[in-house]
Amino acid sequence: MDIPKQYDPKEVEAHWREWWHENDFFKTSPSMSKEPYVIMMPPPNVTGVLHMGHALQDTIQDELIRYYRMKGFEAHWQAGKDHAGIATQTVVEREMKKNGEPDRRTMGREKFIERVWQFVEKNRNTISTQKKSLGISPDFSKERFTLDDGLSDAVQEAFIKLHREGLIYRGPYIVNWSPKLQSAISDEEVDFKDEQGHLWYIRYPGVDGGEGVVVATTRPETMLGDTAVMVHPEDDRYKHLVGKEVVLPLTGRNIPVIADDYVDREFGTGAVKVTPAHDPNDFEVGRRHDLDMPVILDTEARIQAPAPETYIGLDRDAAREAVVKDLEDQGFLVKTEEYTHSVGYCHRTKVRIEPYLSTQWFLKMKPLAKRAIEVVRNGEIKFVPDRWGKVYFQWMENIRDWCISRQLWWGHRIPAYYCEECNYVHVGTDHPDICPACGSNQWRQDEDVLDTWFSSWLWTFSTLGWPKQTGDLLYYHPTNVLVSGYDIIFFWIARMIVASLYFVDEIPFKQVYITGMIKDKQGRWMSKSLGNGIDPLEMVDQYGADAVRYSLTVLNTVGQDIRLDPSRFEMGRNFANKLWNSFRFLVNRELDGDTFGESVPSPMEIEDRWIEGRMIQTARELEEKIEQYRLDEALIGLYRFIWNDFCDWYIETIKTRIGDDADAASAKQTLHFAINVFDKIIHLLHPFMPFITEEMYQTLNGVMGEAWAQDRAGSIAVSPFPDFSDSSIDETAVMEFEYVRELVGAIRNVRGELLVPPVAEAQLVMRADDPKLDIVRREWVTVKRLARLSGDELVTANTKPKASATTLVEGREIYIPLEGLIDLDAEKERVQKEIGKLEGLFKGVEKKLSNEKFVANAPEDVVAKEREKMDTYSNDLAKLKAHLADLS
RNA sequence: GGGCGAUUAGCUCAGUUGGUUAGAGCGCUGGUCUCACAUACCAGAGGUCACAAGUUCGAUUCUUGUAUCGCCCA
Repeated sequence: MDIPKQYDPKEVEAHWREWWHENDFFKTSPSMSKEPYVIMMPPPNVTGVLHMGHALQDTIQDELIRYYRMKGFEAHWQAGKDHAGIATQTVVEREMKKNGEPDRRTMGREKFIERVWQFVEKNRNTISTQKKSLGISPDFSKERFTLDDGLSDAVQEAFIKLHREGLIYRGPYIVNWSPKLQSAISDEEVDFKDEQGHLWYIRYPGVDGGEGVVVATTRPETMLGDTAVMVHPEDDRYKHLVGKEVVLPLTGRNIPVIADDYVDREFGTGAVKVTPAHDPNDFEVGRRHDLDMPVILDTEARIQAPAPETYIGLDRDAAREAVVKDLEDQGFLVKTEEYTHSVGYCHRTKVRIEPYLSTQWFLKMKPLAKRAIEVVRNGEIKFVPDRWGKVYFQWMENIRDWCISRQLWWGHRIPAYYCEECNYVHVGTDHPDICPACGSNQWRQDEDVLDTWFSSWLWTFSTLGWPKQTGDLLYYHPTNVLVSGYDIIFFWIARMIVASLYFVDEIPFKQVYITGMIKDKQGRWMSKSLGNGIDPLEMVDQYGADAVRYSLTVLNTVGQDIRLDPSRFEMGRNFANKLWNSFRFLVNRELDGDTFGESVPSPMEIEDRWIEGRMIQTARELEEKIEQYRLDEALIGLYRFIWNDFCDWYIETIKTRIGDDADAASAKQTLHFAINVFDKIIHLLHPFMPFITEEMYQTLNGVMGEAWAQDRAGSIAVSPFPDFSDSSIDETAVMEFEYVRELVGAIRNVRGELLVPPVAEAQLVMRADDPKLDIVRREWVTVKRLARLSGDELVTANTKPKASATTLVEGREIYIPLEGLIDLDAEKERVQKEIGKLEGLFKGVEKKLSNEKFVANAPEDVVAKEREKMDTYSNDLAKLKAHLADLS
């Protein structure tokens, strides 16, 4: 066969990428005879493009799904997209502006939504196509979209049910207002940053001409909306003012001084201004004291009436400047201090949030949180790593109501209808004909849409058909694991738990595997503005998807963030190339297809038994690690087995058995055995590196002949995972081959240290009383080849040959005559170094054992182990010292 | 202010009933184009496990504190 020397992933991956899907290998359906294994893929935005975070999380999910699929589960990976209200609407509006199209308000709601759909239809498959380049294996035939009919029904049903049960309410409250989006957002969508600002002290003079009070504020411009000054009822400084009025500067209004024990007497002057429409705490105060709540900012955060004429139209920053200047000019500004306080920013648009009085829809979360806490507390749902459970509890236990309405057009319109005559509110799939309150037949639907998360929190069951009781829902729910990042624990993961318990009375998933986040080389978040992003598609193009998957998997340790540098993909690429060449070596032996039977040849030599043993052990550890979500360790273990055991030792060892000089029949047997091992290896590796293993699987089916290939599945993706549960390891063979490895290693070490050129053949002399002589004689061809020795058979002696290097294997000397190879001084130096090392170890053990307390207190086996070590070291030392003396 | 995480080789990171000669990949040094692979092979150097105290016969590992960095929440 003509197999290229270097593995070229491009061609190989292009070949299988769509082929798997076209051949329905990943299609699933409820099956009585199979246990389901289900993962819900976090739905990416319809506007989205693939980034490294997706690449990491998809890789992990795909590895799990492929593993369980091969293990015989009905492995269902649910794909889908999220309509991403804010993000999508923003992107489309920007595009419209760029194209010179009329803006959405001019266009009108209906036309605009059509326009967004056009955009979505054009883009919705981009990210799936991109994801396929990673080799992922979801069932795309079941793909769902949060705005498709079924999921829209689910959202409506959920809203109506929650409203009916009194958990959804509507009313005027302080919300987080984003002036850029011109919409309310939830608490979770606000990021707080500490900022250096000022504390302005402003005098509000008494109406009676008294000196009044001085209040301190970080936001002087909001004074235009003040309706009271508030002091602590027990504050002696201000008791006499309570109930009196002060003048609100710049406005000519008078406002009362009220007492409320909410006030912190230590802060500022102990007197605070109250702006009920623009501060959440002041709002509560306003409600308690029945204060007016003038809204003095418009939706874009510009001053509006009833603020004084002079300031109207100024934006909040300009207004602050103007207000401070006027206060100063008019003598009301007492002093200004530097002050650090925390300022909220809109998570998406990065503009400053305005606390804003607005009528919105809210969901009461407290009653729902109880069970959600319980199921994590009692272990029904487990976070991996479990520390994220604490983060979850922290949030759930302090949960606040969720503002679910958004002043957008793209999304699920709120199923609430208002009577045009009397404002009667009806919540339902449609409005009644006649208003039950006033008999009118004029209705208008609520203009607003729901928060996008109000649809994605239903994801685990709405995708399976809820509110219908479908077979899919019965079979696939609850799902097994959710793989996601810690950045959306509150936004999504926690809310899914709430929703699933409430609506379908089941947990949504049994485990939550939280991955680390991808950062750049310096540990910074990757972002467009920094330009430090690494494009996964580019990496796949450059290194291959298998390589990208390999590296991401290995770099993803227990939930730590990953500092990624493109050069890290070289390890994956090198590994793929290594595997490729071992394959090339085995398959390039002019395979004569039809002579390979289907039966597996028995192991013939100790290296066969050894590699089989190592494979069994590796596979067992692999499965254990996968089940613990330690995919990094699972894969590294497999990597070492493949590279350091299979390639470095097994293939090297069998070269003589399948070489040109070997007997043809037994060479074929050996090759057959080796290829069977290799075939198991690619099965073990397939979940991690699907492309290269599929390529090899198909090639083997082609070249090994019909007998060998019969009954094999159409794709490695759906062939059974190797099952070694009944296999046993030949411990004797393993020990013998390990001895061979140690012997060869010792000889190589001497050669390397003494700079014996690789081409020079050395001689090996072993002591005639060495108990391992039989093994060495039997394995002479192997030892000779791997250690580059001369001689047709092993030479033994009773004494050390003159001018030999000596080293110890299992505590016994082996000799390498140096005549003609190198000078003795080098050997002296080498031995001295070795002795130095051993002496250090010896002293350490000696110290331990001379400590009576250690001998008395440590467990017996530990002490025995130390004694054994001491014996070994002193034996080795004695022998090496004797050798050194002999050299001098 | 509360909570969480990190600190181990030049770099990026592993390392659990406390006892191992503390590991890997990359990088580095020396030697090899040895008929699968130079994206490779062989050999090697490199670590007071952030610091301090404590528990213990024994601490990278457990406890407490300190420092530095990062994240989340208020």
